[in-house]
Amino acid sequence: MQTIDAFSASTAEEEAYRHVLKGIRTGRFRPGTRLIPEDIANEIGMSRMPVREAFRRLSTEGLVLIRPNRGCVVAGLTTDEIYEVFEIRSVLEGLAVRLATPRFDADAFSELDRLLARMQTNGEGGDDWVTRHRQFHEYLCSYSQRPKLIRQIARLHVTIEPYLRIWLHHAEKPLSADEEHRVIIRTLEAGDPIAAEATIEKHILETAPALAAFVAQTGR
Amino acid sequence: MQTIDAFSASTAEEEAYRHVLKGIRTGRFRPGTRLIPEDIANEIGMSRMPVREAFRRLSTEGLVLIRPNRGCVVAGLTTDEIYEVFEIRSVLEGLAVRLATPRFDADAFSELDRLLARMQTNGEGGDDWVTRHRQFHEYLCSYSQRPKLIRQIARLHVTIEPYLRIWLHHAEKPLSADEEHRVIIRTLEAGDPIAAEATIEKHILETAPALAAFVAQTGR
DNA sequence: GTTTGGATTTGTGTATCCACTTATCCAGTC
DNA sequence: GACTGGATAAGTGGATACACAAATCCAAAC
Repeated sequence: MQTIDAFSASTAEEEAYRHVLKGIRTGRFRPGTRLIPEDIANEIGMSRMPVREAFRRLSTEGLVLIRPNRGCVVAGLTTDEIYEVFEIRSVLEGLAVRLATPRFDADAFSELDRLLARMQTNGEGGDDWVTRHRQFHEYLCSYSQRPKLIRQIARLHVTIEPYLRIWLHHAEKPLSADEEHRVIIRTLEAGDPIAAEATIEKHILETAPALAAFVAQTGR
Repeated sequence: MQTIDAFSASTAEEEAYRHVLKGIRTGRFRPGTRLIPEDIANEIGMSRMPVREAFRRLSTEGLVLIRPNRGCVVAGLTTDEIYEVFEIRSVLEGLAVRLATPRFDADAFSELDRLLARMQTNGEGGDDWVTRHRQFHEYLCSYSQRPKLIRQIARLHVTIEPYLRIWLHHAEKPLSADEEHRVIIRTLEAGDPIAAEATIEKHILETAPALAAFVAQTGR
C-alpha cells in the first residue's frame, strides 16, 4: 500500500494519514462513514491532534469532507463525479503515456507483460485485481518522468478505487478487460505517442459508463 | 481573491488558509520563504493550531513544503516543474474547453469580450494583469460544468502565478498575448470542441518556454 | 584562521484542557 | 400518536503546555 505523498516521515500525523487512507482504499471506511478523531487516535495510539491534521490533508485530496462543527465523513462520489474523475484521468493518463511512449524500452515491456500476467492471476500476493490494475496503469505513467502528473493521477485512482472494488465484487465476471490491456501494450510498442495517447484515453473513458451505472443503481 | 476550496466556513483554520494563500499569490511569501506558524498566528490573532492545519492543506496542494521538525516553506518550482505544470494545464484546460464549447451562448461571449477588454486596461480595480488573465481562463473553464476539473485547474494557476508576476514585472512589454486570446474566442465561436481543445492546448504550451527560461536565468 | 563541541535559543510535534456547537433523548403537550 | 422543547451527551475547534529536535552561536582547541 503505497502513499500518495512523496516522502514518508515518521511523524504521528503521517501515520494517521496512512491509516485513514488505507481504511478508505480497502473499503473499511465506506463513503459516508463518519470519521471520529478520538476513535482513530485510540486505534493507533495517539492524540486527536495529528489525526485532525491528517483529515485536513485528506480533505484537500477530496477523500473526506470536513464541515465545520459537523465532523469528517468519507467522501462519496455522485454518478456525475465518477464520470468526471474518469474524464480527468483520461486526459492526464493520456498525457503521461504520450510523454512516456518514446521512453519505453525492452525492460519496460517485459515488466508490463509481467504486470499483465499478474493481473490475470487471482489474488496472489495479497493484492486484489483493483490494486494490480492500478499498478499496471501507474507503471505506464511512471515512464513519463513527470512527478506532479504521476501524483495527481495516483490521487484520482484512490478516489475511485473503493467503487471499483464494490463493483467488481458484485459483478459476475471479473471484467474481461485484460485483453484490452494487451492491446494497449501493442499500441505502445508501435511507438507513436499520439496514437498511444488516444488509445489510453479511449480505454479509460470506456470503463466509466458501466461503473457509473452500477453506482447509480446501487444508490450511491 | 477567491478561494480554491468550495465552501467558505468561518473557522479560524479557514481564515489562516486564506491568509497564507493570499500571501503566496500576491508574492508577499516568495518561494523558499519559511512560514513560521507562530508569526502567522499572531498576524491574524489566533493560536498556532489552526495555522498548522492550514499548512497541511496547502502542502497537499503543492503550495508549501513541510518537512518534519524542519518547518514549512513556500514551495518553489524548478524549470522542469514549471514546464510540467503547463503541460498538465494544457490537457486539463483543453478538456474543460472541449466540454464547454457546446455550452457557450451569447452571454458567455459578451462576458469573454468584457474580460478581454478589462485585461487590456492597465491595473484598474486593484487586480493586476496576471489575476485578470487567470479570470479569463477560469471563465472559459467554468462553462465545462465540471467542479473537480475546475478546482484542479485553479490550483495549478495559483502555483505558477507568483512566477508569472515576477516575470511580467521584469519583462519590457506587458506581453502581447492579448491578440492571442482574441483568436481563442473566435475559435470557440466556430463551435468545434476538438478544434477549441487544440487551440487552448497550443496557447498554454506556447507560454511555457519563455517563463521557464526566465526562471532558469533568474536562478530559481 | 579554521574546526569542533557544547550551551542556548528557536521552533516543531503532540497531549491535554476548556468552551462551544451539534446531536440525541426524553418528557410534556396537543 | 406526532410534535415541541429543553436537558443531556457527544464531538468539534481552538488555546495552552510541555517535551523534544534543530539551528545558532560562541568559545576553546588546533
